[in-house]
Amino acid sequence: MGVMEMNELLQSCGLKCTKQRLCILEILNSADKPLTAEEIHTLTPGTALSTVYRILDKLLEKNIVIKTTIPLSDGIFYELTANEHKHFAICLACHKLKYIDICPIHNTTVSDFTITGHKLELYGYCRECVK
Amino acid sequence: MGVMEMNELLQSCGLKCTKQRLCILEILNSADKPLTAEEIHTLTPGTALSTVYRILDKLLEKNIVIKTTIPLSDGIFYELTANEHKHFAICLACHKLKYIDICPIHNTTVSDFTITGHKLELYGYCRECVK
DNA sequence: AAGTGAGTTGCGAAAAATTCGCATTTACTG
DNA sequence: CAGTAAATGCGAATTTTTCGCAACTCACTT
Repeated sequence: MGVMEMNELLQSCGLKCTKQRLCILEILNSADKPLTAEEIHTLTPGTALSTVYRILDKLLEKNIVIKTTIPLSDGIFYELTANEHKHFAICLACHKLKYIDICPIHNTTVSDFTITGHKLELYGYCRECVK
Repeated sequence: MGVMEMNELLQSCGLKCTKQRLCILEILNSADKPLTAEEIHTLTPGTALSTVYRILDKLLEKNIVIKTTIPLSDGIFYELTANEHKHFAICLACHKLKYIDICPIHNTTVSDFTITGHKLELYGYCRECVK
């Protein structure tokens, strides 16, 4: 996602396009894993922690980001809803995450429900820990 | 899950079988949705809040419970890992949860990874809100 | 380009959530 | 049923998140 698209995204939600918001979107966009509020704050120098929380709240409200926990990790994490489709497998022994490509949800349907997105986590043991 | 099974579960993990722990397992077992630490505390009269947190920590450590967030709801929730297979669909408009039976994960395999469990959430719109 | 106003931010303080220390109690072992 | 390690209660400390308010900035208008 480029700056232009972020700009449009914010405007289409009725949110002003500030440099703090662009910065946080940028960070979430380039992250290869969900981040905590504290981590995001560290990566946005000059931005107040309370502002980070307020921006995240707005983005949550607009369904642009999603809040999540990671099994066996502490804290609350945020990630772009758009990135959410990067599913992952979590090793119960070493606690490492492994991103996976597969998506078994393709043709899934649920009665009386229109599916627009989903989240999948697999638990188990990585090759190293199985030994 | 009956009291006997909970007893065995705790013992097999090397955890002492206290009435506080049984009470919390009981609560989680009969809950039809994930609960917050505060909710669990309210349902275990006479137990200190710090004890609730300590018990939940132990249960997390032993993979008996799982910590989770619920999209569009505030707070952190706990549920039995065993209950986790009750997948749900979340309406992005009215924020209601709908438990679903389907599980498209059946024969899924991932290279270099032994799958032992999973978690699936579907997002979208319920029949009411689609209108 | 300067003017305007709603929405945003920074800062510190307040509130809420979680963890910790320590004295006391409890569950399991022999 | 005595001994011991583990668990609990209580309150205080710490961490996380929210809030109030003055100052600032974006987007829109002349």
